[in-house]
Amino acid sequence: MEEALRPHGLGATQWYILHQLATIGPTMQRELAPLLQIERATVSIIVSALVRKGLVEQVPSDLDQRQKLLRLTPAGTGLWGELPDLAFIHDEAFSDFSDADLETTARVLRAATERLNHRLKGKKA
Amino acid sequence: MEEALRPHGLGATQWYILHQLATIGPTMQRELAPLLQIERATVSIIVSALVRKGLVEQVPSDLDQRQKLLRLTPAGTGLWGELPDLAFIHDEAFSDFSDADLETTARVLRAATERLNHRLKGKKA
DNA sequence: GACAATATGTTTGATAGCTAACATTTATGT
DNA sequence: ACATAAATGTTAGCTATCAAACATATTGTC
Repeated sequence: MEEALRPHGLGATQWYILHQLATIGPTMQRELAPLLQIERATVSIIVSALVRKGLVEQVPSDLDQRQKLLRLTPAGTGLWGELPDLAFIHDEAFSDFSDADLETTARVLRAATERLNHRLKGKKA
Repeated sequence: MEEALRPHGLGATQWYILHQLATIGPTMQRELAPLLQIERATVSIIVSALVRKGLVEQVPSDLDQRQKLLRLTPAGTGLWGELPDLAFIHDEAFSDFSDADLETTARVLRAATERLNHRLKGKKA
Protein backbone atom coordinates (compact mmCIF):
# COMPACT_ATOMS: atom_id res chain seq x y z
CA MET A 1 0.00 0.00 0.00
CA GLU A 2 2.70 2.42 0.97
CA GLU A 3 4.53 1.43 -2.18
CA ALA A 4 1.65 2.24 -4.49
CA LEU A 5 1.27 5.65 -2.86
CA ARG A 6 4.91 6.64 -2.60
CA PRO A 7 5.34 7.73 -6.23
CA HIS A 8 2.68 10.33 -5.49
CA GLY A 9 4.28 11.34 -2.19
CA LEU A 10 1.37 10.20 -0.07
CA GLY A 11 1.13 8.05 3.04
CA ALA A 12 -1.66 5.65 3.92
CA THR A 13 -3.48 8.02 6.28
CA GLN A 14 -3.25 10.89 3.82
CA TRP A 15 -4.76 8.58 1.23
CA TYR A 16 -7.57 7.69 3.58
CA ILE A 17 -8.46 11.33 4.15
CA LEU A 18 -8.49 12.01 0.41
CA HIS A 19 -10.67 8.93 0.01
CA GLN A 20 -13.10 10.31 2.57
CA LEU A 21 -13.27 13.72 0.90
CA ALA A 22 -13.52 12.32 -2.62
CA THR A 23 -16.04 9.61 -1.84
CA ILE A 24 -18.23 11.01 0.92
CA GLY A 25 -17.61 14.71 0.32
CA PRO A 26 -16.52 17.66 2.50
CA THR A 27 -16.11 16.60 6.11
CA MET A 28 -15.54 18.36 9.43
CA GLN A 29 -12.00 17.85 10.64
CA ARG A 30 -13.55 16.97 13.98
CA GLU A 31 -15.06 13.81 12.53
CA LEU A 32 -11.82 12.37 11.24
CA ALA A 33 -10.31 11.41 14.59
CA PRO A 34 -13.09 8.96 15.54
CA LEU A 35 -13.31 7.78 11.94
CA LEU A 36 -9.62 6.96 11.61
CA GLN A 37 -9.29 6.08 15.29
CA ILE A 38 -6.38 8.42 15.83
CA GLU A 39 -5.91 11.50 18.04
CA ARG A 40 -7.03 15.05 17.25
CA ALA A 41 -3.39 16.13 17.27
CA THR A 42 -2.43 13.53 14.67
CA VAL A 43 -5.30 14.55 12.41
CA SER A 44 -4.14 18.13 12.69
CA ILE A 45 -0.63 17.26 11.56
CA ILE A 46 -1.72 15.10 8.63
CA VAL A 47 -4.26 17.66 7.44
CA SER A 48 -1.50 20.28 7.63
CA ALA A 49 0.57 18.17 5.26
CA LEU A 50 -2.30 17.92 2.79
CA VAL A 51 -2.91 21.67 3.00
CA ARG A 52 0.78 22.34 2.51
CA LYS A 53 0.67 20.24 -0.65
CA GLY A 54 -2.35 22.20 -1.85
CA LEU A 55 -4.63 19.16 -2.02
CA VAL A 56 -7.07 20.10 0.73
CA GLU A 57 -8.64 23.32 2.07
CA GLN A 58 -9.66 24.09 5.65
CA VAL A 59 -12.75 26.28 5.63
CA PRO A 60 -13.72 27.74 9.02
CA SER A 61 -17.36 27.09 9.81
CA ASP A 62 -19.72 30.05 10.09
CA LEU A 63 -21.77 28.55 12.87
CA ASP A 64 -18.87 27.45 15.05
CA GLN A 65 -15.61 29.28 14.62
CA ARG A 66 -13.71 26.41 16.22
CA GLN A 67 -14.63 23.86 13.59
CA LYS A 68 -13.06 23.56 10.15
CA LEU A 69 -14.61 21.95 7.12
CA LEU A 70 -12.19 20.00 4.95
CA ARG A 71 -12.68 20.05 1.21
CA LEU A 72 -10.64 18.89 -1.79
CA THR A 73 -9.06 21.63 -3.90
CA PRO A 74 -9.09 21.27 -7.69
CA ALA A 75 -5.51 19.97 -7.42
CA GLY A 76 -6.68 17.44 -4.84
CA THR A 77 -9.52 16.26 -7.06
CA GLY A 78 -7.12 15.99 -9.97
CA LEU A 79 -4.61 13.91 -8.06
CA TRP A 80 -7.34 11.64 -6.73
CA GLY A 81 -8.26 10.82 -10.30
CA GLU A 82 -4.72 9.67 -11.03
CA LEU A 83 -4.37 7.39 -8.04
CA PRO A 84 -4.54 3.65 -8.60
CA ASP A 85 -7.51 1.79 -7.11
CA LEU A 86 -6.46 0.75 -3.64
CA ALA A 87 -9.80 -0.57 -2.53
CA PHE A 88 -8.76 -4.08 -3.57
CA ILE A 89 -6.59 -4.23 -0.50
CA HIS A 90 -9.53 -4.30 1.85
CA ASP A 91 -11.59 -6.51 -0.44
CA GLU A 92 -9.24 -9.20 -1.63
CA ALA A 93 -6.77 -9.82 1.14
CA PHE A 94 -9.14 -12.07 3.04
CA SER A 95 -11.39 -13.09 0.20
CA ASP A 96 -10.93 -16.84 -0.02
CA PHE A 97 -10.94 -17.97 3.57
CA SER A 98 -14.00 -19.63 4.99
CA ASP A 99 -16.33 -17.52 7.08
CA ALA A 100 -15.64 -19.80 10.02
CA ASP A 101 -11.90 -19.19 9.79
CA LEU A 102 -12.37 -15.46 9.54
CA GLU A 103 -14.69 -15.51 12.53
CA THR A 104 -12.15 -17.45 14.57
CA THR A 105 -9.39 -15.05 13.62
CA ALA A 106 -11.44 -12.00 14.51
CA ARG A 107 -12.52 -13.53 17.82
CA VAL A 108 -8.98 -14.44 18.88
CA LEU A 109 -7.55 -11.05 18.02
CA ARG A 110 -10.43 -9.16 19.58
CA ALA A 111 -10.25 -11.15 22.82
CA ALA A 112 -6.46 -10.88 23.04
CA THR A 113 -6.63 -7.14 22.52
CA GLU A 114 -9.24 -6.70 25.21
CA ARG A 115 -7.35 -8.89 27.60
CA LEU A 116 -4.20 -6.81 27.19
CA ASN A 117 -6.15 -3.61 27.65
CA HIS A 118 -7.64 -4.83 30.89
CA ARG A 119 -4.33 -6.07 32.13
CA LEU A 120 -2.57 -2.79 31.43
CA LYS A 121 -5.33 -0.68 32.90
CA GLY A 122 -5.23 -2.82 36.01
CA LYS A 123 -1.51 -2.21 36.37
CA LYS A 124 -1.97 1.51 36.07
CA ALA A 125 -4.59 1.77 38.83
CA MET B 1 2.85 -1.85 26.87
CA GLU B 2 3.70 1.68 25.92
CA GLU B 3 1.94 2.79 29.08
CA ALA B 4 4.02 0.64 31.39
CA LEU B 5 7.21 1.93 29.77
CA ARG B 6 6.36 5.62 29.51
CA PRO B 7 7.11 6.49 33.15
CA HIS B 8 10.66 5.38 32.41
CA GLY B 9 10.81 7.28 29.14
CA LEU B 10 11.20 4.18 27.02
CA GLY B 11 9.43 2.97 23.90
CA ALA B 12 8.63 -0.62 22.99
CA THR B 13 11.58 -1.09 20.66
CA GLN B 14 14.00 0.45 23.14
CA TRP B 15 12.65 -1.99 25.71
CA TYR B 16 13.21 -4.87 23.34
CA ILE B 17 16.84 -3.93 22.80
CA LEU B 18 17.43 -3.66 26.55
CA HIS B 19 15.75 -7.05 26.90
CA GLN B 20 18.12 -8.52 24.36
CA LEU B 21 21.20 -7.07 26.05
CA ALA B 22 20.06 -7.97 29.55
CA THR B 23 18.87 -11.48 28.75
CA ILE B 24 21.14 -12.73 26.00
CA GLY B 25 24.11 -10.44 26.63
CA PRO B 26 26.20 -8.07 24.49
CA THR B 27 25.11 -8.19 20.86
CA MET B 28 26.40 -6.84 17.57
CA GLN B 29 24.28 -3.95 16.36
CA ARG B 30 24.27 -5.70 13.01
CA GLU B 31 22.19 -8.55 14.43
CA LEU B 32 19.37 -6.39 15.70
CA ALA B 33 17.84 -5.48 12.35
CA PRO B 34 17.01 -9.08 11.37
CA LEU B 35 16.04 -9.86 14.98
CA LEU B 36 13.57 -7.00 15.31
CA GLN B 37 12.69 -7.10 11.62
CA ILE B 38 13.36 -3.42 11.12
CA GLU B 39 15.86 -1.53 8.94
CA ARG B 40 19.50 -0.83 9.74
CA ALA B 41 18.70 2.89 9.76
CA THR B 42 15.97 2.44 12.34
CA VAL B 43 18.22 0.40 14.59
CA SER B 44 20.83 3.13 14.33
CA ILE B 45 18.36 5.78 15.47
CA ILE B 46 16.99 3.79 18.39
CA VAL B 47 20.44 2.76 19.57
CA SER B 48 21.45 6.43 19.41
CA ALA B 49 18.59 7.25 21.76
CA LEU B 50 19.72 4.59 24.23
CA VAL B 51 23.31 5.81 24.03
CA ARG B 52 22.16 9.40 24.55
CA LYS B 53 20.34 8.29 27.69
CA GLY B 54 23.48 6.55 28.90
CA LEU B 55 21.88 3.10 29.03
CA VAL B 56 23.89 1.39 26.28
CA GLU B 57 27.47 1.53 24.98
CA GLN B 58 28.64 1.02 21.40
CA VAL B 59 32.04 -0.69 21.44
CA PRO B 60 33.80 -0.83 18.07
CA SER B 61 34.96 -4.33 17.28
CA ASP B 62 38.69 -5.02 17.02
CA LEU B 63 38.36 -7.50 14.21
CA ASP B 64 36.04 -5.43 12.04
CA GLN B 65 36.11 -1.70 12.57
CA ARG B 66 32.71 -1.31 10.93
CA GLN B 67 30.86 -3.40 13.47
CA LYS B 68 29.83 -2.19 16.91
CA LEU B 69 29.12 -4.34 19.91
CA LEU B 70 26.24 -3.13 22.06
CA ARG B 71 26.48 -3.56 25.81
CA LEU B 72 24.49 -2.31 28.81
CA THR B 73 26.13 0.37 30.92
CA PRO B 74 25.82 0.15 34.71
CA ALA B 75 22.98 2.68 34.43
CA GLY B 76 21.31 0.48 31.84
CA THR B 77 21.61 -2.59 34.04
CA GLY B 78 20.21 -0.62 36.95
CA LEU B 79 17.21 0.62 35.02
CA TRP B 80 16.53 -2.85 33.68
CA GLY B 81 16.22 -4.08 37.25
CA GLU B 82 13.55 -1.50 37.98
CA LEU B 83 11.38 -2.26 34.97
CA PRO B 84 8.18 -4.19 35.51
CA ASP B 85 7.99 -7.66 34.01
CA LEU B 86 6.58 -7.23 30.54
CA ALA B 87 7.11 -10.80 29.42
CA PHE B 88 3.54 -11.60 30.42
CA ILE B 89 2.38 -9.76 27.34
CA HIS B 90 3.81 -12.34 25.00
CA ASP B 91 2.90 -15.23 27.28
CA GLU B 92 -0.59 -14.51 28.49
CA ALA B 93 -2.36 -12.61 25.75
CA PHE B 94 -3.17 -15.76 23.81
CA SER B 95 -2.94 -18.26 26.63
CA ASP B 96 -6.43 -19.69 26.82
CA PHE B 97 -7.39 -20.22 23.24
CA SER B 98 -7.32 -23.69 21.76
CA ASP B 99 -4.32 -24.64 19.67
CA ALA B 100 -6.62 -25.12 16.71
CA ASP B 101 -7.94 -21.56 16.98
CA LEU B 102 -4.47 -20.15 17.28
CA GLU B 103 -3.35 -22.15 14.29
CA THR B 104 -6.27 -20.87 12.23
CA THR B 105 -5.55 -17.29 13.23
CA ALA B 106 -1.89 -17.57 12.35
CA ARG B 107 -2.67 -19.22 9.02
CA VAL B 108 -5.19 -16.57 7.97
CA LEU B 109 -2.95 -13.67 8.87
CA ARG B 110 0.12 -15.23 7.33
CA ALA B 111 -1.66 -16.01 4.07
CA ALA B 112 -3.28 -12.58 3.86
CA THR B 113 0.06 -10.91 4.43
CA GLU B 114 1.75 -12.96 1.74
CA ARG B 115 -1.06 -12.35 -0.69
CA LEU B 116 -0.78 -8.61 -0.25
CA ASN B 117 2.96 -8.75 -0.68
CA HIS B 118 2.65 -10.64 -3.94
CA ARG B 119 -0.03 -8.33 -5.19
CA LEU B 120 1.98 -5.21 -4.45
CA LYS B 121 5.19 -6.60 -5.89
CA GLY B 122 3.33 -7.59 -9.00
CA LYS B 123 2.00 -4.05 -9.39
CA LYS B 124 5.46 -2.62 -9.08
CA ALA B 125 7.01 -4.73 -11.85
C1' DG C 1 48.78 -5.11 -5.11
C1' DA C 2 44.88 -2.46 -7.11
C1' DC C 3 40.17 -1.94 -8.14
C1' DA C 4 35.44 -3.29 -7.74
C1' DA C 5 31.86 -5.22 -4.88
C1' DT C 6 29.82 -5.90 -0.41
C1' DA C 7 28.88 -4.96 4.50
C1' DT C 8 28.04 -1.79 8.38
C1' DG C 9 26.60 2.30 10.35
C1' DT C 10 24.90 7.10 10.01
C1' DT C 11 22.31 11.06 8.21
C1' DT C 12 18.50 13.29 5.93
C1' DG C 13 13.85 13.92 5.11
C1' DA C 14 9.57 11.82 4.85
C1' DT C 15 5.01 9.53 7.23
C1' DA C 16 2.51 8.19 11.38
C1' DG C 17 1.44 8.04 16.00
C1' DC C 18 1.20 9.59 21.10
C1' DT C 19 0.80 12.85 25.36
C1' DA C 20 0.72 17.23 27.42
C1' DA C 21 0.00 21.95 27.33
C1' DC C 22 -2.17 25.93 25.20
C1' DA C 23 -5.54 29.26 22.77
C1' DT C 24 -10.15 29.94 21.12
C1' DT C 25 -14.74 29.43 21.02
C1' DT C 26 -19.03 27.60 22.42
C1' DA C 27 -22.06 25.70 25.89
C1' DT C 28 -23.64 25.25 30.84
C1' DG C 29 -24.87 26.17 35.45
C1' DT C 30 -25.94 29.02 38.92
C1' DA D 1 -24.89 37.85 33.27
C1' DC D 2 -20.79 35.71 34.62
C1' DA D 3 -17.84 32.17 35.74
C1' DT D 4 -16.75 27.56 34.76
C1' DA D 5 -16.65 23.59 31.89
C1' DA D 6 -16.29 21.33 27.49
C1' DA D 7 -15.11 21.16 22.54
C1' DT D 8 -11.85 22.06 18.69
C1' DG D 9 -7.58 22.80 16.77
C1' DT D 10 -2.61 23.64 17.08
C1' DT D 11 2.13 23.15 18.73
C1' DA D 12 6.12 20.98 21.03
C1' DG D 13 8.64 17.00 21.96
C1' DC D 14 8.86 12.29 21.88
C1' DT D 15 9.03 7.15 19.59
C1' DA D 16 9.02 4.33 15.54
C1' DT D 17 9.40 3.39 10.64
C1' DC D 18 11.07 3.72 5.96
C1' DA D 19 14.04 4.80 1.59
C1' DA D 20 17.93 6.93 -0.36
C1' DA D 21 22.37 8.74 -0.19
C1' DC D 22 26.75 8.64 2.01
C1' DA D 23 31.24 7.30 4.49
C1' DT D 24 34.17 3.63 5.83
C1' DA D 25 35.91 -0.82 6.22
C1' DT D 26 36.40 -5.45 4.55
C1' DT D 27 36.52 -8.87 0.88
C1' DG D 28 36.90 -10.51 -3.70
C1' DT D 29 38.77 -10.72 -8.13
C1' DC D 30 41.87 -10.03 -11.56
